[in-house]
Amino acid sequence: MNLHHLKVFLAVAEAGSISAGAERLHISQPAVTREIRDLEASLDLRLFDRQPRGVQLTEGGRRLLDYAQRIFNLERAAERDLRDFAQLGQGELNLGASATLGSYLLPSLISRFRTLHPQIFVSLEVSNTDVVTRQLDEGLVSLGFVEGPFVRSDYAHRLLARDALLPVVAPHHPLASSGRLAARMLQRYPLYMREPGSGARVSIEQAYRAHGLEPEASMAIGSTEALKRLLADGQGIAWLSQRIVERELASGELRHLQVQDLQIERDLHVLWRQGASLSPAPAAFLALSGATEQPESNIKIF
Amino acid sequence: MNLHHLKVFLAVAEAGSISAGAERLHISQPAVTREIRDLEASLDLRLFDRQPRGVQLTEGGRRLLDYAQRIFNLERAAERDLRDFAQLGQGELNLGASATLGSYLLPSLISRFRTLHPQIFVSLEVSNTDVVTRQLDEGLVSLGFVEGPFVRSDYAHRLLARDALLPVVAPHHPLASSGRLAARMLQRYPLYMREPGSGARVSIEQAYRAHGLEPEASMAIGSTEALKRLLADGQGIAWLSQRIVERELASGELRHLQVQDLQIERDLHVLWRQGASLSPAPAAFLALSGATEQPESNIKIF
DNA sequence: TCTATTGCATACCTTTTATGCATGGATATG
DNA sequence: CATATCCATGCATAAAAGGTATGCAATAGA
Repeated sequence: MNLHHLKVFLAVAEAGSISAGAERLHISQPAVTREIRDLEASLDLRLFDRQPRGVQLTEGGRRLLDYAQRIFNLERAAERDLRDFAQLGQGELNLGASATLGSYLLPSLISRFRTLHPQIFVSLEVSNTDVVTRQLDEGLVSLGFVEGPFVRSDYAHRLLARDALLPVVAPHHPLASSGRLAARMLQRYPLYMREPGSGARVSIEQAYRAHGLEPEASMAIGSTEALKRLLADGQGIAWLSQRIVERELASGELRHLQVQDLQIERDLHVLWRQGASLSPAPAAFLALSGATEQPESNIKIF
Repeated sequence: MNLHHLKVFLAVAEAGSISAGAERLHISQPAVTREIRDLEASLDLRLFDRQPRGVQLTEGGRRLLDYAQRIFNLERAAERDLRDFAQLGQGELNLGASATLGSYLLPSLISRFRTLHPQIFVSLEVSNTDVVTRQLDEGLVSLGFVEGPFVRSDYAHRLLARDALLPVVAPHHPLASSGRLAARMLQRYPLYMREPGSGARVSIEQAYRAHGLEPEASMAIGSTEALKRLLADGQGIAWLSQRIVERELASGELRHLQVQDLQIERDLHVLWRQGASLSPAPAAFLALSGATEQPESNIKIF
């Protein structure tokens, strides 16, 4: 028995005659006659009684019919399900993002995505670069959005944008009104940074060291919002994403220090598992994100 | 998609590589490569990620695998069933049973059956009510023996017996010698139950709730024997089939609590697929089991 | 670092299977 | 008894499944 035989059998059983079954299958009647004969031979069991006005299922044929119906119902269900999945009618999208991206880029993207594909269940977990890569490794998320350095060879990646980190202080900080500064002046004041594992922290440390400065973190905070609030003590300096502090700078809650000889920029990337093809939902989200094919060129500031 | 593609897909998915799948199918590796490529093209969906040491299912592939397994399980079941039907008396008998029935009723029945029909190959898989009904749906077993509630309209069924669940504890348990008890006293001690999906668990939960008690499972164990051994810690209470604890109660290894206001009984049923007439072997076994025609009357305690 | 091995893909050819067409035989219907 | 209906068979063709040879890439092992 093979399942092609069975499909022919089902058509005949449901149509009530070999010729009607053939018509339903869009093949010739003799072809069907032969398939049925072969099937009966392979099972060593007569499936139909041939009668003048058609054929009639035997007891064994009725048994087989039940199985055939269930098998081809499953086949149809599988096809429908997979087609839905491929065309984003179902499925899920699990995202991991570090703080800046999770708070400032992804919400609007997710909102657009949900408008386009309302059936897809979307989750977003905001953490830091280290955690995001781990989530990727473990398959907990299918796309990771990170703002810091990562092991390029371990992940497929695209550049999303370039983002500047600005040194900011409270308005009553000693340096708040001091025009242009040299980077070494910053060392007189406490440096507030995100926790180890954060992309921002790595970027800041690398930039300081490149200038011969030693970044001495006097605090390590797991949240950018908490960092901003901490600056209110009037002593600390923090390097924060321009996007994140935009509103506070405009309103005067924070001041942007003009440091002449130290600019910190970092690339914002989207990552996924090397060698793993993306499911339809993540692939669609990636396309929506506007990530650029060539990591080095065509930089777009979001 | 056609079901030949799907058969090749299943072999590859289960074997873990295209070449291993080809070997399993006794065809060449390039033939399999092409079948998989064609299947992926027809679904417009990547099913495997090609990796250095083989292939790995994608998310879409995992979805398809589930259907493929069910479809070919059904195919095998159909062939088995028809073969048994065609060669009367020469078939096989595949049984599924939940724990109590599998351990305490079926062994003696099977032994009698084998004496009467030594040429029939008998298999028995012991699991829980949920699994048994799934096995019935997929044609993996022809009769299912369950001890818990099931969807009556989905299966043909007969009542086998009624079974009491007894609350038992270790001999040195605080309640072990305390004569008659109220049900609420039980709540002071941890309740040990089978895993979700087990019929016994459902019965216990229903009975507790009917008495306004909240059954708080402090553990979920997949085996009744393991449950018994756990009781030895002297703290837990478990509701176990009278049949199962008969020997331990007689020997004093376990004690039966006299709970005045809470009795738990459940029906033991044999099920088969609705609308399917049974092959000779299962029919003979059913007759041997002494199952009663009318589910409500003529109850026999085994 | 070089080599052998493993595993997938591609090109090209062969075999098997499915299908079509022509036709014949059986049976019920009017 | 003619006719319509339906299944079976013989022979030819198209489609599919399968095979062999070979290449390429990545890894493991020496």
